[in-house]
Amino acid sequence: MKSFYITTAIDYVNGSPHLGHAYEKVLTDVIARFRRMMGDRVHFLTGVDEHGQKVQASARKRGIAPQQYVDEISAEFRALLPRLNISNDDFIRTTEERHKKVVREVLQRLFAQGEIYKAEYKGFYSTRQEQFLQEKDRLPGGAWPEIFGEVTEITESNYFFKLRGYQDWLIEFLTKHEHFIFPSYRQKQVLEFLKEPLNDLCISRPRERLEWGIPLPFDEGYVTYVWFDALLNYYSAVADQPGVWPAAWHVIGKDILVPPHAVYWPIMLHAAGIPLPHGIIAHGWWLQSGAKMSKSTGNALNPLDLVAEFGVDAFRYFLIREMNVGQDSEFTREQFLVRYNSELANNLGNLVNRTLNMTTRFAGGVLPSAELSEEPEQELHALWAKTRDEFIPLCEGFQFHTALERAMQFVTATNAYIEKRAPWKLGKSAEPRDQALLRTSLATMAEALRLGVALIQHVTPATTAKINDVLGYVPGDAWRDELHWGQKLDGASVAAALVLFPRPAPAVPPKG
RNA sequence: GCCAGGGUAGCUCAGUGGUAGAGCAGAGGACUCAUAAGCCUUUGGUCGGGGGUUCAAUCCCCCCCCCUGGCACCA
Repeated sequence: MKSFYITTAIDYVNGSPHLGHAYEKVLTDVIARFRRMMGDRVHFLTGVDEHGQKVQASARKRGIAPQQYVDEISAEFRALLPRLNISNDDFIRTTEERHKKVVREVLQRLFAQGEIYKAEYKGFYSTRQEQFLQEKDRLPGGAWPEIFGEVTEITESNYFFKLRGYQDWLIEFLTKHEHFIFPSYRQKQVLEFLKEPLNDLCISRPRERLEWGIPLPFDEGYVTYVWFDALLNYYSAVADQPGVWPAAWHVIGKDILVPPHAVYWPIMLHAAGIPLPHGIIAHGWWLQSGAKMSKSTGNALNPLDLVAEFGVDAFRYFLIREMNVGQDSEFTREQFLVRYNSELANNLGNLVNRTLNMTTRFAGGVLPSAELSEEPEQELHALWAKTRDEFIPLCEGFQFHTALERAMQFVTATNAYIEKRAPWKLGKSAEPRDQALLRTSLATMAEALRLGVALIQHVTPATTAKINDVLGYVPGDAWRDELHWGQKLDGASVAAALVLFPRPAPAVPPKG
């Protein structure tokens, strides 16, 4: 059984979860569920990043201990997962002992190998912002912006990781592994970035300046800062589980690809003698251009509210159907409703309901066997074979939006098949041939429905389960065996009706 | 400025060196099992602008314009 380890980025607990967090969880979950369907042994990790300056400051502002603060915010992030039906196997917090232990081990190893050294860092420091400033922070005239308050040039000792020495190695690695980063144009971007010389990476902060972090094992006067803490979660969570690492894929936002995940992370692992992960998937962002406007009129859209309003599967379906992984997409309620109404309610939901209704009305609620296979049946069978054969490679290549489009086309074709056979007419005829056609058409539409929703079950797991249930069907364990057109539903007792994805009440006319 | 992605029907996008495609929206029609759903037909584009290569370019090359994102020690 193939091992497949997949992670989301860990969320920084300095605010509440929003659409971006939700999307990354859903996308990763869809990949995880798909790989499970394909028979892989999947391990799915998500979690939170709980150290750092901002957390320390936020806790202080509220007059509570950092640990109490992160306990509260982390709970919020964790609560998001069941709401989105996320099937993660583990949830890591960087304040956990298992994580700190591995971080310290890796740091110690690198220090012993001479990959980490101490040096003085001289720079302009803002006391108010508690950070060093960069030249680019300066105003055109050379002065520092007001928000930084008093800025003084200070010298500070810190520990540095020898990033620079691995630049050529990384270029060679990326050149050899063309598909390390998805989409591929992101990989080009990384190589572009690597044309400029790298500097060594500052990985520490003196404790008097930052208390809330993991102490360096070789100098307790410092804590490690950001990268060795946050990135190592992917490894620390499974370090004691043989067979998981390194079959790893990291799902991240495009904003943290370069340099952290595409440069620091591979080099850190390589230097520490840890095998590299299989790949990185960098997704784009949901844009809400209209959000500001609607906010001013008091109609701000919190996308997560759509989960409560339309159900988790509709939300998941929209995110995956609408977004081409890697690119950006606009999130609007209008677009959501278009997908919801036309694809989920009218096309799929209505197919479910009419199938149940006709089976109840014309066959006493028990699915008959298909007896004939004429042109309409053969056409649908052929389309199914084509759809299934295209669907899987599309998902393997993270082209879920196209895969869903194909699945929806098959549902449309099933609706068209029903029109062609018109069971409601056949039901009025006592001719034996018409009765045979009636039984055939009922069996065919139900089987097509079963197959169609089996295909999309990684995106809409609850819906697929519900439809199987009303079809009186219990699927087997092996997903791929479910994808053969057959007679699995013969004799099944179906429910009388089910309105999935009910259409929302007509929208109140928008403001004049 | 540099790099990347993109500019194709009202909207969202696919696409190929050789008569321009899909979905949604719009229009018309036949039907009634169904969530006033579904099905069939259909209007609609000088494929950002200019030049070049070619028998032939939306697709290749060059220039220009516009949009988006990135340009490190910041999560």
